[in-house]
Amino acid sequence: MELNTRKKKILEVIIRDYINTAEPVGSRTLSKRCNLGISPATIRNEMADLEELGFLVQPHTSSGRIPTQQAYRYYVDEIMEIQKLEKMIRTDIHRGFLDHNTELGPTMSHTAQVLSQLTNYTAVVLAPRVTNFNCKHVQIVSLIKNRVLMVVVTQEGMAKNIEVTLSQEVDTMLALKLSNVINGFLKNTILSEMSSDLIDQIQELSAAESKLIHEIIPHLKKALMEDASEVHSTGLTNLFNYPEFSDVNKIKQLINIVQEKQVLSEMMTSKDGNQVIRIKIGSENDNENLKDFSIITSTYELDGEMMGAFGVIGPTRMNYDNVSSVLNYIRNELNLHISNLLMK
Amino acid sequence: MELNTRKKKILEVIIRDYINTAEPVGSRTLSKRCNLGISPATIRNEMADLEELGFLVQPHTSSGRIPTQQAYRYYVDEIMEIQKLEKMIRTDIHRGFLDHNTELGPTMSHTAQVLSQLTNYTAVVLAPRVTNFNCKHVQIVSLIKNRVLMVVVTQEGMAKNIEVTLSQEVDTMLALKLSNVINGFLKNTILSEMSSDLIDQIQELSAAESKLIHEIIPHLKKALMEDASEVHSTGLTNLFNYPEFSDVNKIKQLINIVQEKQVLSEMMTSKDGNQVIRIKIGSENDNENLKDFSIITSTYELDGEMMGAFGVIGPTRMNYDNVSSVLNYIRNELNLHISNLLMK
DNA sequence: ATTAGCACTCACAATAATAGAGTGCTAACA
DNA sequence: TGTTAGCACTCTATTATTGTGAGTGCTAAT
Repeated sequence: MELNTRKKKILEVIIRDYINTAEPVGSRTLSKRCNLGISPATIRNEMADLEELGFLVQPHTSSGRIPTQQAYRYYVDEIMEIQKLEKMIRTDIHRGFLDHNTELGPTMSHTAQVLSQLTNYTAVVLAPRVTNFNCKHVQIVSLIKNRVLMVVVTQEGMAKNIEVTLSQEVDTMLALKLSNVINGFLKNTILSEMSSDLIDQIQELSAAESKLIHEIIPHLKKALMEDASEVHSTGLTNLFNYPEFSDVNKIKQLINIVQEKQVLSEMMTSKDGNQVIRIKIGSENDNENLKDFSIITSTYELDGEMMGAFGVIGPTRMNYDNVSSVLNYIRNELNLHISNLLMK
Repeated sequence: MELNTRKKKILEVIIRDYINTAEPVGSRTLSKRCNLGISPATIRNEMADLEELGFLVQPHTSSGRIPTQQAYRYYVDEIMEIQKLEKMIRTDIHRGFLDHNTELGPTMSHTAQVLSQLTNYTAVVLAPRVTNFNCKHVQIVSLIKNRVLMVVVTQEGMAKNIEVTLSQEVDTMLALKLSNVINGFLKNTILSEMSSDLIDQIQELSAAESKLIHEIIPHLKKALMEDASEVHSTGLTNLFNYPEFSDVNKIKQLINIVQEKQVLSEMMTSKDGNQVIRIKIGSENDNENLKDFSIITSTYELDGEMMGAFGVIGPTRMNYDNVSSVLNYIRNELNLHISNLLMK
C-alpha cells in the first residue's frame, strides 16, 4: 500500500501526536500544533481518506481519530527511521555496563533496569540458554544420601544446576568417579546428542555405577531440553502510568505475561525473519494476553550464535522510535560485554 | 481492654460481615441478617459505644460502620479461634504434597500455589536459607579462564551456587585441588566463622594457590551472608478481585512488596515472639508499602531450627480465621515433607 | 435497660442542561 | 481541480438538580 507524500506526512504527525497525548487527534488542533501549511478542512479530507484505507478510526462520530494497528505497522515499516541515541545517553549506558560486567547475573538484571528506565515501559531480558551449547564439563556433587547436584559447564563458561534423586546412595568419592566417566564422553559431544548406549562399553564400571550413569543421562538431557533460561523483568509498574492501563484487567494480562516465563522465553527466542529489531504490534502477537500490547525485542550473540533475547513491552501506542534506538544500542553493548564476560 | 459479652458478640458479627461483603455494616441489616435477639436501636447504641472505644468508624455520617485495625487486632487476639481444616481439604493438601515432594524447588512453588488457591490471597514462600547451616562440602568448578563456580553443600543437603572471577586462571585440576584444601578446613566449621588465617599454615600450597584461597574465602562468606533465599510468590492477581484493590496505586504497592524480595525475606524471617502464626495488620507493618495490607506468616523447621517462612498477603479486611487455619496445617505438612526431603 | 418512632444526613443514581471539540458537506475561490 | 471558509450537526464530558434509600441520633414510651 502506497500513500502519497502528504498523506504519509499527515499520518506520521497524527501517530506522533497520539503517542504523546493518548488523545484522539482532530483536524483543527493538528493544523494548529504543527504548521503543515494546510487548512483543517484539507486535513479533514485527507483524514477521511486515511480512515477509509484503514489507518485511522474514530472512537465515536465527531471525535478526533486514532491510529489503527495497521497505521502503527505502516509507521514502523515505512516512516520511522531508527535514530542513533544521543552521545550523552550512549556514554551513560556504556559506563553503566562497565560497572556491572563482572558476572552474568548482574549484567542481565542491569540490562533490564536500564531498558525500563530509558523507555518507561516494562523490560524483559533472557539470560543465555545453556542448551545447545557445547558442554565442556559436568560436575556431579553429592548432596545427601541418594540426592546429587549436577553442574553443567559449557564451553563459553556458563553453568547450570540440576538437582536429582537417584536410586542409590552417592558419596563424595562416587560422585567424583561418575563425573569423570561422563566427562570422558563429553569431550567431543553436544550434550543433547549424547547416547547412553555408549556407557555399556566401559569396562571398569561396576553394575551399580553403570546403572547410576544410565539414570543420570536422561535427567541431564531432559533438564537441558526444558531449560527455561532465567527471565529478568523490570518496570512492571511503569505501564501503570499510561491511561490505557487504568483498567485492572489490562494489568492482570500484563502480569500474566510476565509470569509465564516459559512462554515469554519461547516467544522472544523464536526466529522470525532476519531483523535485528523485531516489532510485534497488538494482535500480531500469538499470545492471547499480548493482544493489547506491543512488544519490541532483539537478541544478543556470541560468535554469531544467538545467546539470548531482550525487549520491551508497552501499549500499542508505543514510542517505537525511541525504543528501537535504545534496543539497537543496548544490543551492541550486550554483544560487547557478553563476549568480554564469557571469553576473556 | 475488656468488652462485655454482648459488645464482643456484636463486634464479632460486624467484623465477619464486613469481611464477607466489604460494605459498611448498619444496625438494621445486621439485626436482620443475624438474629441476635436484640433490636436495631440497641445495636445502634452498642455500636456508638464501640466507635467511641476505637473499634469502629463511619466512612461518613449516616452510613454503616466498618472495623478499625484495632478491631481486627482485638478479633485476632480475643475472639477468633484457629479451627482445624475440614478433613477433605486436609487430605487434598496432603496428597498434593506427596505428588510434589521429589525436589526442594517444586515443593516450594507448590506450597505457594496451594496457599494462594486456598486463601484467594497472594502467597509468598521462602525457600530454606543456606546461611548458618553447617557446610558439609564446597566444590569448586572451573568455568573458563579465571572464572569459577563454587557450589556450597550443607549438612542438610541443600546447595547454593556462587560465581566469581579470580585473579588467576583456574583449570579443572586446580579447581579440584582448591576444593580439597577448603574442604579440609570445613570438616567442623560453620562457614560464616571460617577464618582465612588458617590457610597460611598449610605447607603444601604454592604461593599462587594460597593467594587464590585467600581470594575465595571472603567471596564465600560474603555470598552466604547476603544470601537472599529464593522467594516464590503466587496469586498476585487474586487480590485484584477485591474492591479495595480497584485502585491502581494499591496494586503498585503490592507489586513493589513482592518484588523487594530481600525486604520480604528479612521481614518474614525476623523473630517476633514465639507465635507459630504471626499476624501483622496494616500499619503494624514496618514496611511503608505494607501499611494498607495484612500479612500472616509462619515458619517451617528442621530439627527445631528455622528453615524458612511462608505466608499470605491480603487486605486488612482479611479472612483471618481461614488463613490461620490454612497456614497452621501447611506448616505441619511442610515440616513433614522438608524433613523427608532433606534427611531421607 | 430496651425499643419504637421520627427527623435528619449523606452517598449514590438518574436526569437534564450546557459547552466544546470535532465532523461532513457545500459553495466559493485560486 | 485542489483548497478552504462557513455552517449545521453530532456526540462526549461536565455540571447541576433531584430523588431514593440505608443509616444515624435522640426522645419518649414500655
